[in-house]
Amino acid sequence: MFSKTCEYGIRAVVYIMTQSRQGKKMGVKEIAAEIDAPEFFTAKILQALAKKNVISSGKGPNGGFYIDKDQEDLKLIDLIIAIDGDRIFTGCALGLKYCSSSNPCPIHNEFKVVRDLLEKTLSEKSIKELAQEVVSGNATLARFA
Amino acid sequence: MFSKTCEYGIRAVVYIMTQSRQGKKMGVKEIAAEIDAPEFFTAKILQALAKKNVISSGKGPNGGFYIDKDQEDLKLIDLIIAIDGDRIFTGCALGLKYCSSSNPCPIHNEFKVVRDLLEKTLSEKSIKELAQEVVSGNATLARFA
DNA sequence: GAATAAAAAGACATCCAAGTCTTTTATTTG
DNA sequence: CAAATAAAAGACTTGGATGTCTTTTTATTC
Repeated sequence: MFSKTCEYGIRAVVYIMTQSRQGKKMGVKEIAAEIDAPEFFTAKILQALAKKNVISSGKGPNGGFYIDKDQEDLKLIDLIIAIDGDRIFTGCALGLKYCSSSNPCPIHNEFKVVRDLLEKTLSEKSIKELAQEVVSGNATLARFA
Repeated sequence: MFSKTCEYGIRAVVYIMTQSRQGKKMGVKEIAAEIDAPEFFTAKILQALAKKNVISSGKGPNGGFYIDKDQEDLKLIDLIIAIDGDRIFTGCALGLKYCSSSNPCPIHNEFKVVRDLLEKTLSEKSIKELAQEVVSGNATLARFA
């Protein structure tokens, strides 16, 4: 469904959000350990997100990644689009270049229903809500059993 | 959403179905041209499907790919699983190894709703229905505008 | 200002999906 | 049986996603 980059990215950003609530900035090493993801790869992903202003970062001692006030209303869909683009929401399920309601592939209409639901679901969920689920112990971010 | 292999595979099998209704067997060259897919790659995909008995094939003159009576009730979901496996229906959206209703990732429940709809949609659609849409001119299989 | 700490940048490596091509095998037809 | 035809098998190449590591830049602290 999503790329590995996106999977790690979502987990990392949700984790950062759980810590930013307390004003903490997090280093890549701890983030990667917490979400059980490759450290350098996670760094690359987070740096790209910081460059796009989806999250924030600071260098040097006491530096790290965090989410500041004007970023904290981030919706899950915005994060996904920032990483993977909108292909999953707009591309044809059968890979047709010119597939639309007026020139549909054989499953265009059925897929539209599923995709609209996906888009609605991802639009309604904020990263903050996901972080809250983790903080309250109702959800997990790591791979461990 | 699906791999390229799966996209080409679905298009190819739907096209084969449109022809098998008339008892015709189709060669790879014509199939690939009809769905605008790479010829040798399409051959590889169809050979794998034939090996799994999802479709049928015959060698030599008058040979080609076709769908016989006991294969014609094929559902779209069966074709997808034969090519891509069931990862899309069962894997965690965030890539967690141990994600379940009792140990969920933060979007497990919301995703389940979307995925269940996807699975239902794909289970209800038969390849024959999709082929009918193409035959009746209501849908297309090629990339052209 | 020197030491330290952390992200930023970017080079490099690895893996797998995607795609290509050649050779072999099976079937049909004259 | 010989020629022709088409799938089957499998070797090979390519490209992009994934992953690793080193060097550079920036900020903090003493």
